[in-house]
Amino acid sequence: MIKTTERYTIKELAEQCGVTARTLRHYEDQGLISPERDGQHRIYHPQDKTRLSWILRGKRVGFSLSEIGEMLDLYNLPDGRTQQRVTTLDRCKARVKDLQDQRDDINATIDELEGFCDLLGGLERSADGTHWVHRDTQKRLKPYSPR
Amino acid sequence: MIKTTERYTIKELAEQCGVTARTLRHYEDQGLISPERDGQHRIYHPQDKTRLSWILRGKRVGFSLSEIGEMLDLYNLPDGRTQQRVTTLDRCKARVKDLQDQRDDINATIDELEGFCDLLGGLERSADGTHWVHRDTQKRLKPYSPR
DNA sequence: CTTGACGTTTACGTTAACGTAAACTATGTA
DNA sequence: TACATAGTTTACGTTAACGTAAACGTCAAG
Repeated sequence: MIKTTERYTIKELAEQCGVTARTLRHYEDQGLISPERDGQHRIYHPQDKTRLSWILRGKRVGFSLSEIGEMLDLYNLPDGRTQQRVTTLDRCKARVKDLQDQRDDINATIDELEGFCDLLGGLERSADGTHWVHRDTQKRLKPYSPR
Repeated sequence: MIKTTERYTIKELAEQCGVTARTLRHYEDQGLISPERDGQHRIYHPQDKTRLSWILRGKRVGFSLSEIGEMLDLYNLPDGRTQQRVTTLDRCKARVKDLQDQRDDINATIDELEGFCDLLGGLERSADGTHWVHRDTQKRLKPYSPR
């Protein structure tokens, strides 16, 4: 068993994770991370880094900081009654469903963009050279026309 | 061939698409949609609705309005040289790659949340009743501890 | 010993994406 | 005719997620 004694300053962790120190302080203000302190100075450990990675991924998939905070709180199981555990489970499942919906959206968008890419690949200039037409069908593109 | 003569007022389209009229006006300010006018009044057609749906899906997957605007512009092929078409194609492909990355993030998040759901399902109170332990392993949860 | 490089807190500034309210017009209904 | 309903423009307000600057402490190097 390896006793990891790794420690990071705020700058180090920030740089390693591609954010600014200001961002880390902000996340701390919001209660998302709470690093150890050496006097005034913050000291970050690997578990803080792990947590931060989770936060950043949450951001990438579109959650707000407060939503991420709630999700992280889910892991801090309330030491109370089963009911609360069920609530936690439900909220967790709801999150999963949201993400699945979002994944569907993403897939649809990818399909559409890829379809457009294919279209672009099959385009050529029209005979009179005034516009683009499809290589095979010679059909002209019909763009959305602002009024 | 069916000649669709469907028309919507701003309220109608807004309601049908789950947004406010203000939002539609805002999108118009940003140049994302440009409905027909009947004097002062806006009149929306099915193609506007299609376009709006695309915009809203773009939002759901995390694009900003200006990014969405750029993507929509991709469809308005510049009537110029092939070079621009290549640029368009490249930018389009880059978008697709971003979305694929994001999908990976989403999948990872789903996995993690589902794993936690499973864990929650397998939990029970410890013998002394002071905390939660796993049903099989009797291992206690180790939450992130703020300092 | 002072100059940096790094840390701290406090606090105001910024941007995006609308919300909200004011002030006005046109139209249909009681 | 009066009032409600739906539309319009203009413009200021709001929230989230930081950016940025001020003012200060601290420690090693020159």
